[in-house]
Amino acid sequence: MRLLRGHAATTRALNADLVASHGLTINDYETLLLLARAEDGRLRRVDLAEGLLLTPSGVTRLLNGLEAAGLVGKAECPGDARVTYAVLTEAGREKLEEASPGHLAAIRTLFEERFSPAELDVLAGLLARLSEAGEDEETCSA
Amino acid sequence: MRLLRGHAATTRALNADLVASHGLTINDYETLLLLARAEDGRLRRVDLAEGLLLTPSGVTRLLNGLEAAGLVGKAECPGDARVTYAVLTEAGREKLEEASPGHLAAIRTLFEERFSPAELDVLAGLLARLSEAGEDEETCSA
DNA sequence: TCCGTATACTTGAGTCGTCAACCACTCCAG
DNA sequence: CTGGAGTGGTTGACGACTCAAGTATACGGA
Repeated sequence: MRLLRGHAATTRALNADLVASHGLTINDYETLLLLARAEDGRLRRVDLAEGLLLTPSGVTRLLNGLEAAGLVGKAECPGDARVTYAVLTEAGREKLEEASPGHLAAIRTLFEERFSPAELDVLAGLLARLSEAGEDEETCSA
Repeated sequence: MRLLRGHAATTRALNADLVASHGLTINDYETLLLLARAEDGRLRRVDLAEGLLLTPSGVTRLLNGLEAAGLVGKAECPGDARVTYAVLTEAGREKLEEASPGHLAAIRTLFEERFSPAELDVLAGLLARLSEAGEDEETCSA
């Protein structure tokens, strides 16, 4: 799968940027983003796992870090004692806003420098299909 | 970078297949493949690193495993005492031939099931650009 | 009502890969 | 011929995940 390997370097570059400038992993960032977009800034671990394409245990570990940093907190679910919500703290929201411009700019240099808008559309469309359920795989938004 | 995330699941699936059926990682497989294609079935660690998009230390560790399994061996370079070639052993070549059909079939189900040949061409073309030197990055064949 | 299964989450162990530091060798300028 | 600078490779410490197993809660049916 030579095809997919290019992604590694790209992701690594974006990650390095983010770590250097804000001490956030790509997954950290993406977690904050997902939470910011979610209703009430909170999400169940399971849903986070699906959105991040991680296992539940990966999410637990990721959140440990973000909680230690004060960027997210926990909340219980009134209706279901099994779930612990991850909720974005004010600090978390600020961090996200602080990191976003640079990260988005980095993405732009990496992508819009290489692809025309039309090509980006095509690429997005094609790649989206990769994460579609092939048979019995989990679904997820591209 | 939601865009690139789809790759994770895809790669993971291919890897799991390969591990389950032949005890090879994707990178193991790809290493054997690279060696098989190389002249004399041998490659310097550095070149392997470039081909696999790994760091030199990653390659060292990867080869440790393959050497322990008897699938590759070492050879010295007559002209340069710094380099240690990785050379494909007979067992390695057999392993590769044994694993290829299944792996290729898996790739086909994952890709050709989702994309038409024309789309595959487009996708390959676009993705190849991701690994092109953007500024000062390492070059590498897609 | 109580059991069995499914779901949400955590934990321990292990894998794979990185980075930084290091050694060994090569090669060229002076 | 010698003293860097550059290149090939390995090692130790560590990070980010995964898998398997375990805990706790939820819920539908006999």
